[in-house]
Amino acid sequence: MTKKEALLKAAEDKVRLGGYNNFSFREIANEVGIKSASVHYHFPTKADLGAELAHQYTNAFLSALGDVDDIKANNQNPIDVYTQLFRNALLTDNKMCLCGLLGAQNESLPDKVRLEVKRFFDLNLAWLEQAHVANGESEPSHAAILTVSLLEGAMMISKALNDHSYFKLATK
Amino acid sequence: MTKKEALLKAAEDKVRLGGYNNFSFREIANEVGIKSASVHYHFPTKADLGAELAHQYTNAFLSALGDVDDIKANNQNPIDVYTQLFRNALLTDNKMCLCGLLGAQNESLPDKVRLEVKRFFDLNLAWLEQAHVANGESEPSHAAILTVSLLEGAMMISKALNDHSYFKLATK
DNA sequence: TTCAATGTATCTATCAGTAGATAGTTATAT
DNA sequence: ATATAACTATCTACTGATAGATACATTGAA
Repeated sequence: MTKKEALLKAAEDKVRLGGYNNFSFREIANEVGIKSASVHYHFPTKADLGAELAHQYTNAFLSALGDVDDIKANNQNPIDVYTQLFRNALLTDNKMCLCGLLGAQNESLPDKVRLEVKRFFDLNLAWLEQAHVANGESEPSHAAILTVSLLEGAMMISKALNDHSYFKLATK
Repeated sequence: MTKKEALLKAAEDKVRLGGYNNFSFREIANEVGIKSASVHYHFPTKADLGAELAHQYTNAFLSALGDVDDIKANNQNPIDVYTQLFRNALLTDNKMCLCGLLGAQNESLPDKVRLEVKRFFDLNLAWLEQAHVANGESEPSHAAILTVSLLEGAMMISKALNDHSYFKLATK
């Protein structure tokens, strides 16, 4: 893992626990073993780091989701696959969805970060809509909103109560 | 409105837009017209302010909800009343639910704030469970979790996309 | 093949601004 | 007189950011 990748990972952990202001250049630099000034070499500003973080998070998420048609061809329900990915994000990492937390604090974010958060949800809704179409739902775009809302909300409440059984109950 | 009330209001606006770190004693003092040091007279520490803020927010929320039995006696659906209160919080104030945002960044909060956020959701789930019982639902506690998850999630996504029509769609 | 030029990744040192917090003082109102 | 609610002044710690230096690797031309 390059230093740049390590910086993004360190920042991701902190943001997913406490939001955009929950990490500083000094903190992540210390964790990685360089000086805070050197972080600016990789990311000119904090907003640049935040935007790249959200962008890569989105890409990794969609890549993990895979293709709706492939899932169907495999006799799986894409909505179950989607739910499972959220479940892993919470249960394995014990952390919020990066873009969920950032989205909630949208108005305090730098523009370029806000844009990447929007991209996350636009792409998620598009994927879910396609999934609901493939499932033969009558109102796929409506169903897509319900799906992602329920998952993000259940995640938030599980974190707030520090009890993952709420997420499990909401998604069973 | 006393200075103390004004300080809480100023802090609430900022927290609901960007989370716990999105306000400083200096900022809210300026808005209210006193010095930042004087804020410590009303709230010894920032954590005290945050905890009192969440506590009063919870009380106001529950008070606005009213009594489940009264709502039923009035031939209204308590779940509709609950949904409407969330809708107003988003559409009228154009802001997130205070405890939703704080809950998402739970792990980075001072203990006493975390406790108040937990209280918000515990009381909300209890109210919703009672409401679903009154509606004759077979699994009231399960339904309560689904209800609050969907609303918090829809709120979060509407903020992330800066488009309230997502919330409307999710709650129609 | 050598050597100058360039690029990469880091460093030290420093800056102005802001954070929450404290001590001690003052004005006002009961 | 006492309690309330503000003040001034100051502290330490931390914020993101910048300038300028260093070491090292890569590259391209004479």
